[in-house]
Amino acid sequence: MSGRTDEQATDGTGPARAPDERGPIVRQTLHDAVVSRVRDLIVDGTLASGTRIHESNLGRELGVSRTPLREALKYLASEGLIELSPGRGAVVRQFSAKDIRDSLIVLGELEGLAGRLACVHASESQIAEVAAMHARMVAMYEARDRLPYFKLNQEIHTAIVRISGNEALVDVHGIIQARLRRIRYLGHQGPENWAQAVTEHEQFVTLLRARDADGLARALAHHMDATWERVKNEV
Amino acid sequence: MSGRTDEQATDGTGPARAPDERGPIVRQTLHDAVVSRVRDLIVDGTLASGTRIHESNLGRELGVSRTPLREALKYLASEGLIELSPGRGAVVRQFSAKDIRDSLIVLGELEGLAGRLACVHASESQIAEVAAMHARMVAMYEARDRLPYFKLNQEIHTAIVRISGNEALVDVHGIIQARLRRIRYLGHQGPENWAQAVTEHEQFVTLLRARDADGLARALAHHMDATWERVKNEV
DNA sequence: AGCAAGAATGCTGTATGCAGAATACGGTTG
DNA sequence: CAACCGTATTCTGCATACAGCATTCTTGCT
Repeated sequence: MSGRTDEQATDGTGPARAPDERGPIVRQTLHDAVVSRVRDLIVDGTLASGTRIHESNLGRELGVSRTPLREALKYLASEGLIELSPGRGAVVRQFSAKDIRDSLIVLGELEGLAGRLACVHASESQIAEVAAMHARMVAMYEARDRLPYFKLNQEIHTAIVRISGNEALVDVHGIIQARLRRIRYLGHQGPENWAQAVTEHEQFVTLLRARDADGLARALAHHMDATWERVKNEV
Repeated sequence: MSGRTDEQATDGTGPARAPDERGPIVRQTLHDAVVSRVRDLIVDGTLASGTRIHESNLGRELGVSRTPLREALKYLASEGLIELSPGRGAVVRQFSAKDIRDSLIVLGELEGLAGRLACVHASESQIAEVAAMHARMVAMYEARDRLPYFKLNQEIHTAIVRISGNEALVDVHGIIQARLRRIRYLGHQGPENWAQAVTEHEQFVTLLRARDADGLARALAHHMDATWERVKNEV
């Protein structure tokens, strides 16, 4: 499957691509690059919610003409990150508290399904990989290194979904996750319940190792509820 | 929420828009119209899976220049209905049997969630509306009028999701449903288990009326399994 | 005859130009 | 002083133009 061939947006710190990107010479087209770039600008807050996007301005800023930029905006509009009003241009989507709550509910359901499937389909090496990612995440937590922690956190969720082997699930999960990335990014700014989130992640690894499908599904769904509790006061 | 503001694609018989389009003067932009039009062309098979889309040709055929057409293609690529290879243009996405299976699994999960939420949030009038749609659908079934039956069938599913009140759910459901529309359209061509599908829909109304959340969730999830059984030999 | 290299053609990717709508501003009037 | 209307400017929407790459056909060589 894979409707979205571009990488999932990065955290906005480094370049868009993973370092081990090799593959059969994928010529990144300009509008694809712009999609990633603008997505990052939205996630890191440079383009704040509700901001109107002036095509000429942003285009000049990115060193790109209006054409590929407009194409990128259409793509992002389909993802739901921006809204287009005919004749009035593009606006960075505003997510209400209810939008976020709704998204987390759906995400919980999707990851729950992913967890059940992953427990069935995961190879031992895949489980080990997730465990390794988790270990690195814990290290970042102990070093209080927020950005890498945040990235690894997201990657673990994505990995579990990928292990499910269901491409449609990967796709829609990616869409919702992209919409929430900005919010979760903010949610991890505060110090409060950071430890709790790490503990919950700890369980994922344990349950995946035990291939406890229902347990993992419950844990992932619960994680979304807990995430809501952590972020709901900030939106 | 609502990332996708355009209408869900039509059945491919008539023009994309309803004739009574009035509303608060929404100036339909050209690329939006093209999105709907091309989506319909894919669903009704005019643009078969694997077909390469020549921008100039299709543009001339639709009476549109390449610019809005290309913008529409980017949008549809994000939806996952077509694939873009840099330098090589757009191709109508081919869905493998596994893709369809995966999509139905996700759709079952999403509609299951929608059913649970709908049983809680539905107003009596909304339930009556679904029941009325179902009655019309049964009438079309008895008249063996396939196209309206097919449309109403889809609308009922969409209605239940909408009643859930979860906009994120509406969005992702819409994406998966759009991808499957072509397949389901084919699935209802054969006469075999048409009656069975109608019976399953009958249950939806009964369970929704009874506000049996878990029952409706199970019925909707099961409906997707059954749908797979009905279509799996045709893909 | 088969293969390879080069040329030619067609298509995509991007930039620019132009027309029409939306917004902002200033002047006028109640 | 406020509200409204007309004008000017800016921005979007679409079309067209141009450059570069991909593909195919042709031609020369083995």
